Amino acid sequence: MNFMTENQPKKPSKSDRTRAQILEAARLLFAEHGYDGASIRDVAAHASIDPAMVIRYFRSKDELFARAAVVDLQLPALRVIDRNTIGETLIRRFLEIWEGPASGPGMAILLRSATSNEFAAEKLRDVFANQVRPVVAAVADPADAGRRAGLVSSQLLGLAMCRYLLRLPPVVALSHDEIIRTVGPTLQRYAAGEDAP
Amino acid sequence: MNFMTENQPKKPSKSDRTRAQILEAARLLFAEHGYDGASIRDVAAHASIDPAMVIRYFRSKDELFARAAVVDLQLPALRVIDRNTIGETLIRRFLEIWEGPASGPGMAILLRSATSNEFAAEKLRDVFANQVRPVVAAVADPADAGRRAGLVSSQLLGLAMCRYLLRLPPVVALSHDEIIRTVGPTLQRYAAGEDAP
DNA sequence: TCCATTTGTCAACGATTGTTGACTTTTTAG
DNA sequence: CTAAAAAGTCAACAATCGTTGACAAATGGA
Repeated sequence: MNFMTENQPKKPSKSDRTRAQILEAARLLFAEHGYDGASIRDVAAHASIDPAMVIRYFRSKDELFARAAVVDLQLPALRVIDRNTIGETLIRRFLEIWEGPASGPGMAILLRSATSNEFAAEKLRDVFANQVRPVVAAVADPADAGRRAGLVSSQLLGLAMCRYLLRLPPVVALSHDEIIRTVGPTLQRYAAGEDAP
Repeated sequence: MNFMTENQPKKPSKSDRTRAQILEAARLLFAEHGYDGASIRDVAAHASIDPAMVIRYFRSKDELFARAAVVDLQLPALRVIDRNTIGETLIRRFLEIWEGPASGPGMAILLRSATSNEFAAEKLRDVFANQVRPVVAAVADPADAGRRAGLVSSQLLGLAMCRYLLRLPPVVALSHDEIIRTVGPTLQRYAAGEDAP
């Protein structure tokens, strides 16, 4: 009967609110301290609730993390992509995802834990294969779209690492314009450049 | 009196050997599973020794990690660097560091834990400031050497993440030549390109 | 050989972790 | 209003963690 509430979004029945509070606290703490660094007790404290409730609503820490680590990059539809500006398009969307007004901690959650948590790593590879790769495949020979998307991801994940997780001072100091002007051309060449593999 | 052994390297006195065994096991496990993922008991088991000995030789897990997380990139001397081939030089050295015959797990240790361990993050920023930045400063206007070195690091750390930690299949599949041919020019432009900041 | 130092073993400590079950309070429906 | 279901509280469990101290074995110099 709880299953119905998803199909009939009429009742935000009190439990849904605390459920959302837990998930929000979890996303925040997972993004900031990683899977191991954020304990269930920390999440519960941040949601002003008992640790047992976290397990009640989500069955385990793993499942809570799985629910928290949902990422939708909302990359442009394939038909709208211009082959000549794909680099700039990607880096602009990158900045929106990480710093835009509607930005969520989704990518930070994955990236923070991907180095020591196999589930997070697999989820990140999924994002690459199902969200980044198709976009690159729309502007390049699908035969080596994987390679090109891999190079694009290496630059974007590296930039995210340095700017948002590692917080390397000179990379933090970069303005949006600087980033677009320097990294954009790199992505353009990786995604749609004419050099042979 | 134990302090003397470092200045007088005469006696490989039995304890130095187990000390080295512990350190080697620690470097291996820290590189593979990160700071949290590798327990002192795991390290001890890998070194075929009692967990208490690990604490005896190194005073704590933190200190053991600090000893294990020593990185010397051995980048080319500043005088030998050619401004026109700095990109290729850097990417070639990168591949040697990670895959060469004399490659150690140093960078993997730092990168694996830098996202969730502040000490590792600080150590990685040190490597950037004291080893990468000077090299870039040798071929570019020292005024924005930090910015350029930051961009270089973003690409190199991202490549390392994708290829060695995350193991993104298309990035793992790249041959050395492909990497040099595609990433080299990027580094060249970041380190010594003529675009304005 | 004898003794002091080093090297190693063992068991246990306190803390933290994810997780569970019994219980109480609150909400909801008839 | 009343009874059932939901929501929340509390204490405790087993496991793992880093770390410690007491004790045994080995080593090496006199």
